[in-house]
Amino acid sequence: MAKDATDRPGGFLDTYLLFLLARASAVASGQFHAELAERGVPVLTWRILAVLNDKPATVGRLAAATMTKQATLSKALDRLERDGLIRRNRTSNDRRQVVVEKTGKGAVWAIDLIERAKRHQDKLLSPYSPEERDLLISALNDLLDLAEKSAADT
Amino acid sequence: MAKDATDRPGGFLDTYLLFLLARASAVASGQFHAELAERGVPVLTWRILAVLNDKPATVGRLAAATMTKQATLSKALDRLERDGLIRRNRTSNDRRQVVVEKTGKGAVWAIDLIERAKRHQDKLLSPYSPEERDLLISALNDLLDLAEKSAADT
DNA sequence: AGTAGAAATATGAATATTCATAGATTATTG
DNA sequence: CAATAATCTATGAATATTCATATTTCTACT
Repeated sequence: MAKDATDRPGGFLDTYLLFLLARASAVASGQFHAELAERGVPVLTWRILAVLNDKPATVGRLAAATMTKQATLSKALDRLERDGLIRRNRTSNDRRQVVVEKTGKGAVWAIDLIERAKRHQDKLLSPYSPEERDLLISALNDLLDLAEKSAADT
Repeated sequence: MAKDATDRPGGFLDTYLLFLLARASAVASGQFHAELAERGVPVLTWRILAVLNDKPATVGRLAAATMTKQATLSKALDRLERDGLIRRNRTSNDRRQVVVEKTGKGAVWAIDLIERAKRHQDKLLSPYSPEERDLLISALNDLLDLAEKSAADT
């Protein structure tokens, strides 16, 4: 049987998709996260506001959308609530759920940060043609679908 | 000026690459991280062992390779050292540096975990053809290069 | 050589995250 | 319909991460 790259010492990581994905994500986000840090905005705060800018969401859905555990998110929401960026309401049909929405101040922050995120992304992707961008985005969306399906039938 | 997807309410996140990347990474890794959790292996421990399985590395390089801050890594190394998985040595030319290497026990763990990671990746990517896999991997590598260059001239 | 500044790692104190679980509500089942 | 199981969020205690900085060693300059 022929050796492939993963058999070479050191070859594993070079062909291991999950590491590559994590590194790509970390490196690509790095500059923007630094920009956030300069303004004293934690990454999780940014993510929460970005999601809520679309529309309100329950705590559970916010946790999934922001890729954090529910307990972590609950405590992050305490902080954002204290800072007047979000509001919690028990206004769902299902009274176990808590619906989270941005305040006016939260909306101002969200819009500002989204603008910055767009500018960062444009700069980052400027070497790509529009076709290449679409290709990358659809490749990632495919992978995401795949992983979600794979997770579903576990 | 024509509206594009980012102008629709809720359209931003769907076209925002960094979110997509982070989500793809989180979802794709999710199952494997759950497998690690069952065995009581923290993700950072897995990453450290995966990197060290190739060859020893300084603390600084390990921090970069595992995508963690240096202080975080230092303390993780304390734990792995206590558990007999790694060893620290002051054996570089540069005596400020600390070189980290896996112990025998660390190697056993690394080999086992790498096997599992490979199996998980094979399962995850099984719907893809080899060509599609290569395409995905090279797309990500391109993006990584791009982001690293972009970070470099900041 | 001697000194100022840069770089690598470790560490204490402040914060944030995680795990386990409680409390409240809703869904299911016999 | 009562009882039981499942779901949603919050919370206390245990852990882990982060920030700022101290310490040691190296580099560059005069």
